[in-house]
Amino acid sequence: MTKKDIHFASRSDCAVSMALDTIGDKWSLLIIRDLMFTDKRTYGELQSSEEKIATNILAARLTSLEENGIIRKQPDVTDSRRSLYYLTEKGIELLPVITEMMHWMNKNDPNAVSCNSYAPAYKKDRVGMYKELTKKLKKEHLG
Amino acid sequence: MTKKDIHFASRSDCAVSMALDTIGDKWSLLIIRDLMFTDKRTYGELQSSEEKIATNILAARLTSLEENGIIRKQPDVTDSRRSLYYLTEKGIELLPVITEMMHWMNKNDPNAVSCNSYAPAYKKDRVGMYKELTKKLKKEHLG
DNA sequence: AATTTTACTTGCATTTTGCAAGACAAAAAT
DNA sequence: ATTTTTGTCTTGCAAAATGCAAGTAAAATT
Repeated sequence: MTKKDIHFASRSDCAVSMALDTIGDKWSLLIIRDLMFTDKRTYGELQSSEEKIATNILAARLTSLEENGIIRKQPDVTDSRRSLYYLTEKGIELLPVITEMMHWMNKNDPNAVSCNSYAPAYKKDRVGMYKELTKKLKKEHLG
Repeated sequence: MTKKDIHFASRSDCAVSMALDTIGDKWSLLIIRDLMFTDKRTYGELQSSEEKIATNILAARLTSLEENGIIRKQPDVTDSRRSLYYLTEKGIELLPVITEMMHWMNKNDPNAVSCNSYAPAYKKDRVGMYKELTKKLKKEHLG
């Protein structure tokens, strides 16, 4: 058993299935959304999101996301009670997944609200937008 | 309470959150994957997938996907015990979501296997590939 | 020194998922 | 025509994940 198999045996080696085993729960992508599209970085800030994640679930998901190399936990030098959570490169690479999901919902339900005003850039040049946003995210989250 | 609120109250009106309320469980996207990338169309065929979904869960997910307008259930004229499940346009529009997820996993885990050989087309012209595949899926699933 | 803030943990109720066994109708075999 | 098999589910119960409320502990503030 390898390290990642400690928590769950993957159902198959299909890429989609494996991805869902990692981020296919009700909360992981919302946490990543917040790190990606807002400046929330601490436990408390992440907990204060609109969807009201339970504190034990937030703790569990942060642990699992870190174990899967999607986020990185760094001590806050200005307040040693806190840690700051950042996306890793692997986490940043979820940008298209989240954006396509957002776009899908916006297209199919007029009540849906998107966290950023991606729409014009998406329509004009989706891939170009991903590149630009990725650059911006890397500047803020890596190194 | 509107019809869709019978089953769950959405956690927020954020598009990502709403999308996850609809397809953010461990099985829905795998069913859609099968309809999208294989010629599985019946209950039994969908159940026979590598990941071994439990029969009651499959039934529940098919119902929910149909209620959410993502799949369509049609009687099989050649065998009236069966129904055939097809993607709707809304379901077909999940192609980029699933593909980006697949790509993300392939990029980050060498063990991951992708259900189709999308890689060269993805690299060359992602959006063009989506257009082409969408056309093909519409031909097979709609009307 | 006392209080408040921040990040969790713990215990328990509720919900979702998973497993195994059936039910039931239609098709196929005899 | 009768029996057997196939295909699509349902049902009952166990296990796991999630949700809720209260509690703990260390660091910061007063």
